Amino acid sequence: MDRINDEVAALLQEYADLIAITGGDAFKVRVYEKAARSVGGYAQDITRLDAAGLRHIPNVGTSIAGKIEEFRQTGVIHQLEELRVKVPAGVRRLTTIPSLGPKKAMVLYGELGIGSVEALEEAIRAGNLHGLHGFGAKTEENLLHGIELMNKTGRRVHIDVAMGVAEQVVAELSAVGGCRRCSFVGSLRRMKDTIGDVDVLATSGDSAALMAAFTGSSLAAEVIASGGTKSSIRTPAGLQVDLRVVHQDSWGAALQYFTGSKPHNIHTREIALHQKLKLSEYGLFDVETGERIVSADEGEVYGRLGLPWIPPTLREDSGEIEAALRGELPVLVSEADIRGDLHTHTDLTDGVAPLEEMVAAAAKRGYGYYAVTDHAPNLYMQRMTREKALAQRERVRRLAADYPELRLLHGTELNIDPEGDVDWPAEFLAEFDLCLAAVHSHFGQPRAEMTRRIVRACENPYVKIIGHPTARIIGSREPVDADWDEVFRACARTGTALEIDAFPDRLDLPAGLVRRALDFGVLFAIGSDAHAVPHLGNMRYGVGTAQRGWLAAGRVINTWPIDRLLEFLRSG
DNA sequence: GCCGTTTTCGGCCCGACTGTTTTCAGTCG
Repeated sequence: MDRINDEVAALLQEYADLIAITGGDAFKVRVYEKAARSVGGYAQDITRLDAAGLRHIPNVGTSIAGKIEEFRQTGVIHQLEELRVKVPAGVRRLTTIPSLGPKKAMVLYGELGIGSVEALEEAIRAGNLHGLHGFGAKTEENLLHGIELMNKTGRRVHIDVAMGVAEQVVAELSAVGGCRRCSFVGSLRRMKDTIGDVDVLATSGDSAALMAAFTGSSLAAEVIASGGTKSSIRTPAGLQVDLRVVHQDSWGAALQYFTGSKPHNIHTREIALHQKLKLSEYGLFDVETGERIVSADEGEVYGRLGLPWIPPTLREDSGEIEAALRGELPVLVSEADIRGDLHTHTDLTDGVAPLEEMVAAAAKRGYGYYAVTDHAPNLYMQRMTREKALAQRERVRRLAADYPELRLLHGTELNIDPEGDVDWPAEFLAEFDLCLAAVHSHFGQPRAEMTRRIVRACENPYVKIIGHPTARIIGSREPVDADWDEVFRACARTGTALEIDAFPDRLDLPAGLVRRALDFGVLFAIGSDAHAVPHLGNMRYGVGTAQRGWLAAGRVINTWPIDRLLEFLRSG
């Protein structure tokens, strides 16, 4: 179950969508969207706020506070219920079809009573859209294509998939004559945990050549749009890639603009307007004279607005601009801060590479320490035993002699059972350098039981890290239901670190929870959960998630020097 | 419907591409 803040945020967003579909005031739509984000990202639980407290949430005034109050007391918002009667849920779903927005959705519903994606497809095929104002042959074709796409590949992709495509596009375009700069931007640069499409920005003396190379790339299974400064393609796997080409002088402003997010951009443009400036992807301009002020790099753009450069991973308009204005932006953990990996596997359990190869790769990454944490016996398919664990420990100890610069730690990834107990007794756990524990089964426990289960694992004096705390698998398994504030309190009290698992389909603890955990004084470990040599490189996605959670290096135990880390691991 | 270093009223980000529109609306990011 979601936190009540998320529940209310979803209702406010739905209300905004329904106002848009019913042709309501566009500014009102924006306010509800902003309020939804503010409530969802608000640190305090809204159940604890009185009416005045609610109005302290940014973008929440008397009217929206009243709706929240009504929801808390009655479980519904009557205006929302009224709109729901007018606009069936299926009509709202229509707007998720690419190229179909609220206006066209309402025409379809109002004129033809089309109230679902399926009904729309039928109507197009039956020719029922002929003669409908604004719906020509090409539009029908696009809608059918959009529906097909949504059914087949409409899902967002994991960040590593998008990164692979982006890096290939950037490499191909960078090699084209005339290309001066080329970079991926958008949600990928912000390191969101899933990516809807890949955005690439370039500057070139010959934009036509760049566009031709792009639309002619082997990655372009389909060309969606093609213009002088903007083109879009779709890869064979169905991922959309957008390329924008700008003049060199606009690079900084364009980088800022296309990195987004949209709410962050709107907010920065509003700040510009207050200073009689206009910010667009082409630069920062004086509104009265039209003169361009700066835009060569992002730092200048932010600087002229009176802001420090804001790291892309923070740009969600979730308080980063206010923090920047107060000079209180966090110094985020970076990949360079990471001194070691504390969650890895070998072919002794479900990894694919032998210990020696994993360690050699870790040394090559320049790590100062490295923990092997193969699975413990209660994950039965892994066939771990005490004897195997002890034999592996001997191998680790012997191997250590070959790596004087790399401190090898022998650890284990324990299983937290439904009661909160773990695989081995205390005296055996005491012999490991590092015990990480995680939920691998019974994901559906009710909130109270799941909370107690994780808290008990924290209370185990040998468990130093809770691995992938929510156990979510992005796109296929929901996070477990727990009272996370209670878990955070337990972590802080017992000195147990929470992992940010860097595997692209996990990214767990998710960024939103990382940020909430900060207030409780929780420590973190960013682990690759590598099961093969290339997975060690996934660390970057864990760092990105940590940054999105506003995390500074000091709170991350695997940025610490080895002595401090060992002290932490040995503390009872 | 919210908000305030110009405002308690009158604003609210900006531009590219597409399709059907004969001058522009809708959608997207």
